[in-house]
Amino acid sequence: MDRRQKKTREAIFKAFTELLSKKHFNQITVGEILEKADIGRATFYAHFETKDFLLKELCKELFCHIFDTEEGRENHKHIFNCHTPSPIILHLLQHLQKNDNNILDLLSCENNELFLRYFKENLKELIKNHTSIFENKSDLPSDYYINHISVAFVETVKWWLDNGMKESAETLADYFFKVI
Amino acid sequence: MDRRQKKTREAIFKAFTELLSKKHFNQITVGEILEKADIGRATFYAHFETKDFLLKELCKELFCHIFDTEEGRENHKHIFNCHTPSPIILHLLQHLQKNDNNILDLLSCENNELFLRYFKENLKELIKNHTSIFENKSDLPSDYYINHISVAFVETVKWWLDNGMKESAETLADYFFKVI
DNA sequence: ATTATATTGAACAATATGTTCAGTAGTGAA
DNA sequence: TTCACTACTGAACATATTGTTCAATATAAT
Repeated sequence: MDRRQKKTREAIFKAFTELLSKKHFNQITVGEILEKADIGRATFYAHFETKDFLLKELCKELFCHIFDTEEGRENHKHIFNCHTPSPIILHLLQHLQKNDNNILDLLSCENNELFLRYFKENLKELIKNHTSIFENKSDLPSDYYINHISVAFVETVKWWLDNGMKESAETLADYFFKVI
Repeated sequence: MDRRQKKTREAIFKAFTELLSKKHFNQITVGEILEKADIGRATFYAHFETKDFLLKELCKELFCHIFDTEEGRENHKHIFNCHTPSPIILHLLQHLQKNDNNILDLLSCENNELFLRYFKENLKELIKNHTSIFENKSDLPSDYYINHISVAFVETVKWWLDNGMKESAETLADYFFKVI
C-alpha cells in the first residue's frame, strides 16, 4: 500500500479513536475528523464511503488482531485441552489486560456498545470452534447456548472494565466459569 | 393534560414507532416524523428537545407499563415463592408473548439494541428485589451476578424473537433456568 | 526522469437542524 | 356564551453537515 495512503488512513483512525473516547459516535462529524487528522475532505471520502464504514474498518483492525492471535494458537492444541479453567479464556483476558491496540479505551468508552457487538460476534466463532471446552450439557439449542456463553464473557469483560480492572485475569476467569 | 397535547404526543409516538420498525434510528429525520405524524415543525420541538429525547420518552412509556404491572404483582408475594421454575420469569415471558403495547415490534426490529438496553436496566431492578429466587450461590460480586442474570434473560428473549417465538413461554423459562 | 496516483482546497448542491414569530384554532372555566 | 389561555401552524430563517467535483499540486514507485 502506498505510503501516503497508509499515513492518511492511520491519521484518520487516530483522530476518530480520540474523538470516540470523548463523545458519542452520532455526535462526531466528518468535519471534526478532518480537522483532527489534518486532511482534506476529498481525501476522507476517497478512503471511506461514510462514517459508518470507517467504524466498521476500525473494528476490523482492532479485533482481527486480537482474534487472529488466538486463532493462531489453535495449532497448539495442547494448550486448550489440559486443565480447567480453560486457558483460552484466561489468555483472552490477559491479552486484554495488556491493552494491545489500546482496545480497552474503546471498550470502556461511551461507545462501547459498538465495539462489544463486534467482540461478541468474533467470540461466537471462537466458541463454536472449541465446543470441547464449552460443552452443552443440557441439550439446549446450540445457537442459544453459544450466544449465552459469548454474552456472558462480554459482560464479564465489561464489568471488569467498569470496575477499574482491579481483579486479576485469573479471578475474572474464575467468575466467568462460575456463572456459566 | 390538554387534549391537543395528548393527541400530538401520540401522533408523534405512532409515527416514530412506525419509522423505527422500518429503518434505523440514525437514518430517521425529524422531517419524516413531522410528515408521518402530520404536525408542524415547531410543534415537534415544543414537545421534544431532540430525537434522542423522543426515544427516551418512548422507552419510558413502553417499559414503565410492563414493569409497573410486574411490580404491582409484588404484593401477591405467594406467586413468587411457590415452586420452581420461578413464575415471575414465566409471567414476564407470557406478558411479552401477549405483545402488550406492541413492544415486540420494537424489540425485534433493526433498532432492538436501543430498547433492549432499557429492558435490561429495568430487569436489574426487578432481580435485585427478588434475590430469594436468584440466589448467588458462589459468592460472586453481587452487581456482577445481577448483571449476568439480566443479560441472560434479555438474550433469551432476543433469541426467542429471532427464532420466530415458536417455542412456548414455558420452554423458554426452562432454557433460561438451565443456563443460569 | 517519467508515469501513476494520492492529496489538496475550494466550491457546490442538497439536506437536516433547531429557532422564531405572527396568525389561527381548540380548550377549559366562569 | 364569552373570555382568557394555550397549543398548533407554517413559513421563513440562520446554521451546520454531507457527499461530490475538479483542476492544481505533491509524493511515490520503477
